[in-house]
Amino acid sequence: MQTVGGRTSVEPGHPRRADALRNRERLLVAARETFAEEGPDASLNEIARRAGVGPGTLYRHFPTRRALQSAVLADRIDRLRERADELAATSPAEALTAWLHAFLAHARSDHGLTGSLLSEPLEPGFDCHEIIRKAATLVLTRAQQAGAARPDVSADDLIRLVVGIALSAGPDADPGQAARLLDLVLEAVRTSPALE
Amino acid sequence: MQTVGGRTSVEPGHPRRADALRNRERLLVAARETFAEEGPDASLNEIARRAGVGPGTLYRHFPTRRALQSAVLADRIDRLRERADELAATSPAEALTAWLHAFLAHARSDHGLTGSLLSEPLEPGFDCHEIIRKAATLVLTRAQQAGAARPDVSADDLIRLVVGIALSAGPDADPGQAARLLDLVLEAVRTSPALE
DNA sequence: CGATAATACGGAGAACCTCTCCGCTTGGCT
DNA sequence: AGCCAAGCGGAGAGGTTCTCCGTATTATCG
Repeated sequence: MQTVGGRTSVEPGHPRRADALRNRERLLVAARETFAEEGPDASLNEIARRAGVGPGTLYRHFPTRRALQSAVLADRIDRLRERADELAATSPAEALTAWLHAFLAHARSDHGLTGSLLSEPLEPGFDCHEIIRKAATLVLTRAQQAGAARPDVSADDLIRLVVGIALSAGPDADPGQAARLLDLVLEAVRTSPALE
Repeated sequence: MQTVGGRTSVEPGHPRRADALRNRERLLVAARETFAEEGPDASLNEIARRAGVGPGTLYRHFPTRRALQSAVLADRIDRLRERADELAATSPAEALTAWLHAFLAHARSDHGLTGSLLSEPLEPGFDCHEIIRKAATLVLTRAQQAGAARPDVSADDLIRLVVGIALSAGPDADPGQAARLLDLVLEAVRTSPALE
């Protein structure tokens, strides 16, 4: 635990005044609720209204929609990182399977928030991209070292595949199908590429 | 060739007046261009303007954005159906691979139009869903009968996987990665599920 | 070849959304 | 207490979706 969120430390660039910090938090709460209810295209006006602040305040804290989405996602995704740590206790192969299923469940549950962020280039500098990539890398490299995953697959590949499944089989679709598709993919990931 | 688009036949439900038909065609042309340039979220106003008609006319012909997208996609997708027919001359395994790669290229090229339609439930009644499913089924069942594809995979599964890859590795991303991911998936599709 | 009725057009306009700008308030510091 | 930078909020410009209804056009029939 390193207090990633930074509740105690004073990051540079973050608001210094108490009200600014409070508003930031309110906005995040409102955004989390609203995105959950109405999907990633929810009205930013509405979010500001729910948070009890003006639109200007929202845009000062989060200049773009994606910045807000990313911030909302950041702490949800932090749980996936923790899960990756926990799974280090199990066998590499099981850990890989379990974590990817957890990731899939997450990606499917948030109305495409994860997808709408990750479908665009996995640019560095975005908190949540970094977190996910780190977690995926952790689980994957362990599996690769144990020979439970082919070495020519990257963490990015895995993320893309899972996000793709989550996106194409949206939250309304059959959850069983999504899980089945992931299992199919996992089979390929386990297969050695040498066996042509 | 069965004149699927129905240029000659008079479908019920389609406009009877000459100007209506002409406007419908103009709208489709304008929509095709505009979606290609600006993606699936392009302004419908702009499309109407380009077509030289009022917004009301656009909405009468295509009540929703998706209806317009679906209509635009329909004839593009018809080419994929033709491709499936052509590939019937090659080996079942090759046909499967080649067609899925063609589908992937298509899905990646149209600025997410295919994705934005297919990511939502593959509801019947939508022209383009039907067409794609038919083409995929054609290629897949032949491969399955030849033992070149596991029997527990459905055409829907394949469509979802390809669309997912196209969505998560957007048109800006590395094309090589998308192809590689598809190859990975294809490996799993070829593998017999009995070999647990 | 008109006349008539059904059909389709078009654009004004209501409601909404994103995003900016700037006068005013408030919190932190001395 | 008093100053002043940091932060707030909401009016408003510009764009979008979608509707409604008076007007124009087309097919059809006498």
